[in-house]
Amino acid sequence: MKLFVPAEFNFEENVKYLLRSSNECLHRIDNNRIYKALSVADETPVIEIRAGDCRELVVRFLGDTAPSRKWVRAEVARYVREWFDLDRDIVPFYRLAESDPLLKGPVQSFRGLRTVGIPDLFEAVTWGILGQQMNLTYAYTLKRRLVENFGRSVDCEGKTYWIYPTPDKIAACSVEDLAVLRMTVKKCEYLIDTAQRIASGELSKLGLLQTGSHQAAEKMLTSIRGIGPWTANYVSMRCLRFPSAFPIDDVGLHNAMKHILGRDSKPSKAEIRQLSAGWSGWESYATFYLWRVLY
DNA sequence: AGCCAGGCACCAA
DNA sequence: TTGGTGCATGGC
Repeated sequence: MKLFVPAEFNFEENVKYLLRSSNECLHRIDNNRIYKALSVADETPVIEIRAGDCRELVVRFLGDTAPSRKWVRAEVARYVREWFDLDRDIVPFYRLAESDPLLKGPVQSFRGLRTVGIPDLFEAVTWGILGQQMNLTYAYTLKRRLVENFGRSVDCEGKTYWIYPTPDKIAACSVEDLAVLRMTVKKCEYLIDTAQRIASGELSKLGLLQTGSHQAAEKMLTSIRGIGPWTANYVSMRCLRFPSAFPIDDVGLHNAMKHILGRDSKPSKAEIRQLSAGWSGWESYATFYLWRVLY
């Protein structure tokens, strides 16, 4: 299966992003190829993604996991397009970045990097919750424990691939069930609550997208206990894909600014507002490129 | 050993 | 709206 990609896409830059944690459990990189198991309807195709000859990605199904139904294959293609934000024209972002003191360097260094997404809402929200006020290394450890305790695995061609837990599964958990992962009681409660809302249909990606604006989606998300402005914007950025989503209080963003500006302390909030004033409409891409500076 | 992490709820003005 | 505080837990 071949997917056409825009000119402003560089496979290796995106692979480098995916390589940032050696503790990642939801995909595997080998020889510049990405391997991942997906869950579509009752099938669990395992895919390999590599760069094709000319402005294309080649997706191959491993083992006997090629979906028989056409629409399932289409869903896999849709997932990959969304994962790498392939249908967005980011030329305007590059244009505004050229004259931006913070973005100028990063867009040169990482040209072709997209805001790598988390297409599944439950995964996006819970990954956000896991990452709150936590060093990333430990957040990855918690994710691995969550996945290995409550997700399921697919064995294919001698490797094991993990699939993220379903909302149903976590919704049925008690705080004690999740406490074995060794995270705070609050985080356990937030995960279960989110799972229950998604399992019941009260919270859905479609519902959030239908609000029409990033602000409305943010409001809906922050009405949930455990989801504050940072997580709401993180989800808006990586799952809902509102380009204006902006986790402005993110400490990683602040550190990247400090680093690029050569300061010895993080910028104040007023300064951050000033520095990001020119990003209007592209805050999510600006944030993602600045995060990349720190890896 | 001590500061810091891809924050959040809660409370006061 | 903004600005503090407590929180819990592990990395480095």
